[in-house]
Amino acid sequence: MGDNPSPPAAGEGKRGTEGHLGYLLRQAATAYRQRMEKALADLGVTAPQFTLLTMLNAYPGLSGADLARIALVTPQTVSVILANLERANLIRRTPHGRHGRILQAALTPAGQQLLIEARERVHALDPGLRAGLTPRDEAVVRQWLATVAQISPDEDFQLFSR
Amino acid sequence: MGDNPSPPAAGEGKRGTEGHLGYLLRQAATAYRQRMEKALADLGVTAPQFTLLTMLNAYPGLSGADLARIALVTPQTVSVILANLERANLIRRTPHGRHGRILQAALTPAGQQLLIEARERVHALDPGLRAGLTPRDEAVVRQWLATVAQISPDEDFQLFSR
DNA sequence: CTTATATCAGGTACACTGATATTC
DNA sequence: CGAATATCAGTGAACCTGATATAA
Repeated sequence: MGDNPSPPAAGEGKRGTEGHLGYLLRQAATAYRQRMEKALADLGVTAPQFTLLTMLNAYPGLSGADLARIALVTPQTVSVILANLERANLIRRTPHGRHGRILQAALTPAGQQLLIEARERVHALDPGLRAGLTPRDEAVVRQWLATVAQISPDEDFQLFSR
Repeated sequence: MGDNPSPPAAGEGKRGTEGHLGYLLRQAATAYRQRMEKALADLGVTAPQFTLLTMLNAYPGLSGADLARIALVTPQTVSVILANLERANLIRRTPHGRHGRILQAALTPAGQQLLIEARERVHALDPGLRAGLTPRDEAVVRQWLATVAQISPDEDFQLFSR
């Protein structure tokens, strides 16, 4: 090892509560995402795919552009993920009759079945997410996360560029 | 659009505080990461690269394996990122004399200079990270993030498999 | 013409598994 | 031999910018 003045370790002593807030957010999200990917791995579904499946289950008939807006990614990215999901027979896309080239996506029975199993596994991670969190504290955390997520990714730019 | 029963919008009405806690964490981290990538884009450095640079600045001489452990990624991934950083002349790696094939990484002057600028931009995002957060609430959030990050990614598995 | 949608093309960083060489 | 380190090879999902075709 690189014999250092107290190099930090993943799950050891120093809690790391003093670090940069954004850094802590990144670390927490990375750790949670990895636990999630691990839990979903043998179902053959990734975290982003699970996210889209969940959204489509809640709001069937959303278009790719719709999904891109609420998932905070580009339409191209959604297009790729949807293509993968369709290839795996988890969703179906049908033209929107009246409106242009809009493709409305919805879960197939196989997709619904898989979502049930996937959600079970993801929910099994919940206790670790509430470890030592009082209801009042949970409300604080929820409010903070929602606020951070709410800010538009390019809020600073859309006033100037374009 | 997919004319739906109240499809959610990115920055609209419903605050989204009721959703799944993990989902909120993902959304918040994604939004913050995108703001961060955007702020760092023209410096030619990515968020993971910035993370490693920050770690190396705090603990010069760490090896790739060290970094992998504290950054919660595989040694292979670290190897790729370090290779990119070295190619950009931001870090230098030197063999550890006494110990085996260990390569100790450290920032070059160019790397230190870039880290200063990068940190400035990232710190400029801080106010949005503390929006309406009392010192007490911030402590709650910090504690929660640290706890979530602390849990080993495969804690559930290492008892059974292998 | 303008806007929105979907997709193709190209590119890259990241992350994984698996295998290998090296060194203690 | 075993354990740790570093890296090569291959793969893949995800993400981006830019350009294009279509339709309201």
